[in-house]
Amino acid sequence: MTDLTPFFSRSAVGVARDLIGATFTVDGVGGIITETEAYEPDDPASHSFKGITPRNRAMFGPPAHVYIYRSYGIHWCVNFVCLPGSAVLIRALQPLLGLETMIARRGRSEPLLLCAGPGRVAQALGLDGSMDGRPLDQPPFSLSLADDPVATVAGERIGITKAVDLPWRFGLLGSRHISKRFKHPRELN
DNA sequence: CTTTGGATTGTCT
DNA sequence: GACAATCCAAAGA
Repeated sequence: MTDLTPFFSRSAVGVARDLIGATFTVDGVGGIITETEAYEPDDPASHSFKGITPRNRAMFGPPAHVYIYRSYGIHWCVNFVCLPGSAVLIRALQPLLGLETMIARRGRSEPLLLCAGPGRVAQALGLDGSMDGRPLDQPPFSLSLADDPVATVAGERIGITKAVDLPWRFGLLGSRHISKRFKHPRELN
């Protein structure tokens, strides 16, 4: 794996777009990133908006590390940290490696639901708060960026109540391995 | 296929 | 005390 720090040392919007098509695994379990969302420091929807707190401190740490938080008291969600206060939420994968492990962890086998949604991604990959703040370019993580250009779409972010109009959600064009269909997909590239 | 409501708890005001 | 970057089952169309 190459040094990921340069790739992540920029605003989250560009990183979120460029992560589509990359392959992400944890202990060899994972797949192709099909959906992401960007969160920026001056973004009212971002956990970092009101400054550093015990929960979000990883978002202000070095780039190319993970920020993992608990959602709705039940689920875990995984982000990749970019410049301080910015991060990319990993919202969905196309399962590729370690399918049996993912099925066992999820307790369900429907291929299209294994990793379609941020909570499902964390559950399938076995991630929780104990991994918060750890470096992405070291085991158990592996991240390989796409070799070739990837057809990508953008749209509004999901599940937030602030800054709802920003088109900072990105997806793999035509993929069904996403959490929800893009209402008005805007094609990029 | 789409919509709705409940679960559940850490975090911040 | 209110709310949350969600998921799931159940009910409706």
